[in-house]
Amino acid sequence: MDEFNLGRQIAVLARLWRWELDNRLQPLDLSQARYVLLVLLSEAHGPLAQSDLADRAGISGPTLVRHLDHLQSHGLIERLDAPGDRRVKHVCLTDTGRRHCRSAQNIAAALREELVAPFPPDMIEQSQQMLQDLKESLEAMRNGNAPDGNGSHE
Amino acid sequence: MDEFNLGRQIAVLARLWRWELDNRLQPLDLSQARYVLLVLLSEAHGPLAQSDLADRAGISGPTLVRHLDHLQSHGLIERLDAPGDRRVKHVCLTDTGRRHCRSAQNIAAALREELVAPFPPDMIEQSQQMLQDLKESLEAMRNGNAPDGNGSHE
DNA sequence: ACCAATTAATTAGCTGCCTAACTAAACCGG
DNA sequence: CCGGTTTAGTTAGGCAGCTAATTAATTGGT
Repeated sequence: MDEFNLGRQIAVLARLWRWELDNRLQPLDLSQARYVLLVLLSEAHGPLAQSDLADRAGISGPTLVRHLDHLQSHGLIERLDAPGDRRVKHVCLTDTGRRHCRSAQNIAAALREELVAPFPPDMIEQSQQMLQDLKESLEAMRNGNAPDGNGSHE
Repeated sequence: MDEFNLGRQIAVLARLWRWELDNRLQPLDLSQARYVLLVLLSEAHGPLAQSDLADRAGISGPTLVRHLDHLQSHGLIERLDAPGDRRVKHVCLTDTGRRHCRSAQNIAAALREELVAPFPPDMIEQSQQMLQDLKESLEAMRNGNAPDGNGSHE
């Protein structure tokens, strides 16, 4: 086994997975990136501010804006002025958006099942836990944590 | 745990990892993407054709060309006409390229160690095996394998 | 020997991600 | 109340990946 890899392995896997899902979502005029946003919106019961949505999706504000522009122009979401704070816009699903979201979820779930079927559930769960922990370590690094040496000299 | 995730989890993790490594490689004027190419070249003892290198890196030809242009203009690699086939160009490291590669490998290895330290080695290995298998499933799909239903009616 | 199909590298142009810079609105301290 | 800082959304521009199309060279069939 590539004793050397991991980082690259994850990168390559992410690209392949995205490629396959993008392909399967194409008939719905969706991509993996836009599909995720629909799911997050449908899971949040009620509208979300854009900044909140970007946070949950783990993407930057500008990236979100482009996806929302697309989704809005295709009638899957709406941007509504939030009452009480004229800076924020609330994003919500239209009926079409909700329908497309459900279809896309089925497609994505089918792919996940296909891929994950060969592995015992506890192995999957263990690996997912590790991925989650890795993610949190990297987020900590990004927010300026030097794990070694002198922490916080102000 | 996100019983729903995996695909997204991997995508987010890949982005975070790349971001961190890119940051640490910045002083060397390298990125994760270009660093990988240097490593592959140094591991192949002798020059590689571009198509071969793209294959090993798991990226497309055009993506490779852009990285090579950059590396070449910074004096880290050379493109030499291959003897016997005037279509192919052989890519090889310069001395500077070899030096930068070694430094970058140390940086990448340090990051990997930091991240992987909290986990028992057999758990890491097991997860890597799973990632490898997932990758192979996706590659099989991409090459037209429909794993369910009626296989090969042609 | 020659024309067709393939292969290597490149160019052009798309998506998705990012940071930096900008605008408008809200918050906050004097 | 008024100016400085922060926050939400956007615009501009860069990197990394991709496919499609182009050009040059090789291979192969007749």
